[in-house]
Amino acid sequence: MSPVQFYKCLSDETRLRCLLLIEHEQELCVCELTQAIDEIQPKVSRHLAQLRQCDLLVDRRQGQWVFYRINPDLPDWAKAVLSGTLASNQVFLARNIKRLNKMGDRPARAQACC
Amino acid sequence: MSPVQFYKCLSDETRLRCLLLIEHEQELCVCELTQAIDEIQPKVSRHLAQLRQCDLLVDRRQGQWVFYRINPDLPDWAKAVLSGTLASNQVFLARNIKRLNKMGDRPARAQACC
DNA sequence: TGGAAACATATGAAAAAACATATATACTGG
DNA sequence: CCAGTATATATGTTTTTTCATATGTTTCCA
Repeated sequence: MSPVQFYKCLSDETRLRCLLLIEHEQELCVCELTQAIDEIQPKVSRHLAQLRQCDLLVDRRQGQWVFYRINPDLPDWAKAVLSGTLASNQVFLARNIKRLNKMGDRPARAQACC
Repeated sequence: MSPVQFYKCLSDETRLRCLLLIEHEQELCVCELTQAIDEIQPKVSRHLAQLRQCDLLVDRRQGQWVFYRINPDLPDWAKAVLSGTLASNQVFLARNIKRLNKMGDRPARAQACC
C-alpha cells in the first residue's frame, strides 16, 4: 500500500476516529461506531467501506452485526502509526470513548469461533 | 495540532515527498525540491507554504534561497510518524533522491549563522 | 411453518464542499 | 535588473455528504 493512500485514509475526521476507536477496542460494529462518533449510519458505513477497500480494516458478520477490526496484515510501519497516534491522542478520542461506554445494549461478541 | 490536520498534510503526494525528502536531507530549498520531485515551482511552493502554515515545516532565507526543515517543535508522535515512514518507504523516494543527487549547482548551506 | 415487523447494514444518485492545478503576476534581496 | 520564491485567480476534479431505498438477519406470533 502506498504511504499516500494510507495517509489519505487517516486524513478524514470520521475515518480517523473510527480507526482509532477500533484500535482501542479491538473490534467494533457499525452501530457502536455510529453511536460513539455521533454521526448518521450511512456516513459511517461509507467510510468503513472505504477503509475496508483500502485494506486498513477487515470485517466479519455475526448475525445481524458486522464487526470491523484492523487488518492484521497491515505493514508494521502502518500498525505503528496507528498505535502511536492512539497513544498520544487520548484527548481527541475521549468524548467518543465516553459515548461508547454509555451505550446500552451493546451486541455481545461471539468467540471468533469453533 | 490535531491528528486529522497532520494526516491531511501527509495525504498529498507532493507534500509527502517534500516532507520525507526534507526528513532525509535535514534541509532543502525550493529549487532542490522542485528538481527532486520534478514538478513546477509554483506547485511545490504552494504545498510548502501549506506545510509551513500547519507548522510541519519552518523556513529560513539565505540569500536568494529559502530553506525548509522539519519543525523541531513538532510533537514526538508526529516526528516518529515521519521518521518511521521514511525508514520503511525508501522505494517510494528512491527516484527523488537520485534526481536530487544528480542535480548540479546545488546551493551551499551557510552555517546556521553567527 | 410462514410471513410480517423490527433491526442492522449497504448502496445509488445527486448536491455541496473541498482540493489541486496552471497561468499569470507580484514580491524580495543582491 | 535578475534569480528565486510566493501568491491570486479561475478552472477542473475529487471527495464528502445526504436522502432514499435495498439487502440481509432475527424475532415473534398466527
